[in-house]
Amino acid sequence: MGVAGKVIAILESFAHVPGAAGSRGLTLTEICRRAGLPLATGHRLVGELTGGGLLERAPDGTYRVGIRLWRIAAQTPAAAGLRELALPYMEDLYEVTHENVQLAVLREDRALYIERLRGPRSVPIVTRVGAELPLHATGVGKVLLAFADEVVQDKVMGAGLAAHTRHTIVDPGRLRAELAEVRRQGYAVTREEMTLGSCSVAAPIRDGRCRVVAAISLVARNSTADPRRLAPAVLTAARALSRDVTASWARDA
Amino acid sequence: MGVAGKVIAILESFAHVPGAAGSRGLTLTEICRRAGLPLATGHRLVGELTGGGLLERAPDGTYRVGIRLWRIAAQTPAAAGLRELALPYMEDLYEVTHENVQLAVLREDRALYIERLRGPRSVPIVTRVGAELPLHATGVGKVLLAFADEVVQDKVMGAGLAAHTRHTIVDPGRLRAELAEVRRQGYAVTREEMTLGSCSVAAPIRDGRCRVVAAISLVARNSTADPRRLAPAVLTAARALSRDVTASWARDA
DNA sequence: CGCGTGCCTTCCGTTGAGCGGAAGCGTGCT
DNA sequence: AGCACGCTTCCGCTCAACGGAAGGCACGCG
Repeated sequence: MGVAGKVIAILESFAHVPGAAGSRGLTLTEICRRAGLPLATGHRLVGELTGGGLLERAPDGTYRVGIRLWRIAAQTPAAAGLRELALPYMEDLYEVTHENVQLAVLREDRALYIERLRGPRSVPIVTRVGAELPLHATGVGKVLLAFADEVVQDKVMGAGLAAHTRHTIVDPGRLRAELAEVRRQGYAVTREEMTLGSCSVAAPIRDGRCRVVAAISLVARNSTADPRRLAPAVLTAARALSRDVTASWARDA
Repeated sequence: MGVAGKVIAILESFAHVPGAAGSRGLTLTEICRRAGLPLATGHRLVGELTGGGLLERAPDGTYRVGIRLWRIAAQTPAAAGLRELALPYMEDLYEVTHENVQLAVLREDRALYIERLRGPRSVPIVTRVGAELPLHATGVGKVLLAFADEVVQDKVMGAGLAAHTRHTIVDPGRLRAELAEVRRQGYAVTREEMTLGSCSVAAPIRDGRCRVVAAISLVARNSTADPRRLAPAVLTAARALSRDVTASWARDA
């Protein structure tokens, strides 16, 4: 493994930092443990990355991702482009419902969240921008999975369906039936399958060739919300956004 | 310059990619030009970064920032933490006004935009998330500059005030008077100083020690909006967010 | 106080990873 | 065909990278 690979490993060590928006940094020892590097090597490279601004060191000695890396990454077309298109529609949904609004894309066998809007009174949810959650237990995940090709579906079923709550669907047969229902009715519903107390409704975002490229969802309090009442709003926003995606990506091609 | 430094230079070459949300990638030749690297060296390292997922190569052969880098950077506390806190307040402002809502922080002598909400009917604005704009010509910039220490102020004045439109304040004396007015009234106004057709109102976000740590603004159509009517809403959101910032950062300390 | 633990920080002889000029390839244009 | 552009590959040379070991610092405990 060369230096570039080691730099990548170091940066990747920050990809899964627990805590509210990564507010807790990582010690040099922890970075090296995660990246699989000897301490002296890690110290050397982390020092360079810090000197270059990609990492920053807090007063408590821990390292965090630096603002310069964030600036670079803000130019990611994969995230920023779709986010840019989706934001007004998400704002509409938020304004109408005041529930959490989320946007996710399929990445390998996980749902990658690329945007999230929430208000002060919204039900607390576990997702953070940049987080990846299981496909089988989340609204957006079910949508992405339902319209994914069979390789992905087989992979998810074959890997075992982890129970996140007692309501999580863990039987592959039952999940397949659920996915068929998603395809039939055009949206997905989850009820406390990912987080107790939360339910969600999600709908697919399509491109000009009707491929599902993302999913948008509302996440609400299970005790007060009726997913079926939220579905029309989600579907409406999804359709409008799909038209925008189609137009925008046709312009880009 | 070692490998890590070269990797940093390569990543930095993506920091200023023109076009809507960086949708246009960079050729290997352009990357090497920007990073100051020989083609073969650049090719080698870009290949590794692409193999590691930090960069991605589009079908047209150009390179873009990859989703994995975006995921890592989404954990940046500098951006994500404040953004997370500010988002509900920005949503409130958007909901009330349906104008562009922006959040920026002072970075050296520029305003760095860390979040932006806009709707379909909002006036088109030039800022992108991750972009840096001049302090003297933007609402958030004036706020950040008004409350910055004198070193920053002197630096900005000394560097010359570029005219972005015919309304831009380019006279240091006049800008200093304007900044004094910002401090006196607690918010800043711009009228077509950055972009013809747009005006903005911005207010400071403060931490528990009353230091200004960010600025929040509305950007509206100059022909239809009255900045002074927008000011109370911006100030109200800024005050509420400041309280939240104070509480959250005290909890973190 | 001494000791142990955790988390660094520094050092430096060795060597193989990194280097990049040059040659070659592919594409598009005139 | 020739040219320009943007790569892509090759390979002998060399110095940047390596990382175990030693040492430093802060903290907690007996």
